[in-house]
Amino acid sequence: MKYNDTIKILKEIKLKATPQRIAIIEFLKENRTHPTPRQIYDLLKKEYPSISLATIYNTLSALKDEGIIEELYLEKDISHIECNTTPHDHFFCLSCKKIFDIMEDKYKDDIPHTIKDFKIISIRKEYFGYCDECVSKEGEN
Amino acid sequence: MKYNDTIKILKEIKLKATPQRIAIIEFLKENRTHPTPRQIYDLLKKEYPSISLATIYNTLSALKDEGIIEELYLEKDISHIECNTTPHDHFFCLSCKKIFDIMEDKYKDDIPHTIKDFKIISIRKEYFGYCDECVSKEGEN
DNA sequence: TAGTATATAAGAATAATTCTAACTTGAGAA
DNA sequence: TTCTCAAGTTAGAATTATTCTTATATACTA
Repeated sequence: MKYNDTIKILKEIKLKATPQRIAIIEFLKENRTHPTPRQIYDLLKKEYPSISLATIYNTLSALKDEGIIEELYLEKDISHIECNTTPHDHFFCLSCKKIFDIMEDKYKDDIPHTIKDFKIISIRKEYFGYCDECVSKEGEN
Repeated sequence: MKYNDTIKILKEIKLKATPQRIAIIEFLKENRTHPTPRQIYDLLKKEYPSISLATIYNTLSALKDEGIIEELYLEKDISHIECNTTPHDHFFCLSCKKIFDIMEDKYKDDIPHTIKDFKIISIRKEYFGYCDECVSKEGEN
């Protein structure tokens, strides 16, 4: 049966396996490009013309609560979905606005668990700059 | 004369030294708490009842373009103003939502200028967790 | 001090996200 | 398999942050 593992995921977190939710999860599996909720909506609309933005937001919110996805805030007013929850960094191109996953383990061993008396749950490292394509396009930015 | 240095800043970036702009800059000098535009507006309204949110946004945008302030996106839909442009990290408390500046120089010498063929302009490191006050309040979060 | 380019204020416009309420459906029980 | 209903979906309204528009006001140069 198709989508078996997706249905399993939904069962595990006690959500009904509706076609919309299955489509969203399948979409995220195939699209590791940090899509925005609106992008997910626009693309799924082709397959499910009646799908609602509220459903996209509801499902993403549930998946986020379960730690299955994360949300990145790199630009004002825009949230990007991160489906790869293994720890890694991000590079955000200031020109083309693309987000790249950076798998550097240079600092991995060095992650502190506290700073002062603060309890650290997670760490994010974000590089801002220009990706190779934009650098070679413009020469200098 | 009061506000002399603030006026100097405005002159340098070729902006008219209006009372509103002076008030915003003075406010930011005294409030290193990463305020939101709305918070700045609400507080300045007491002194300048007619001040407009658009003026806040316009001024912040100009100051940002000049590199005098920065903008942080740590929460969905909320931007915080960072007035301290010397490089440092941030700790965001998931409970009280406060932002703390973290001046760690552990990794300072190690900042790369490129990754692959990407050109790095700036780096941000953000810690998410629970601050000392919230940890001691709740015991466990 | 006058002239003018620039800035401000108020409110409309935009866009992301959340809420609401009525209808629909997945999935367990019979 | 069918029934039942809690949970989910949809459309559109509401909310909120931000930007835009335009008429009015003002800082600053000459």
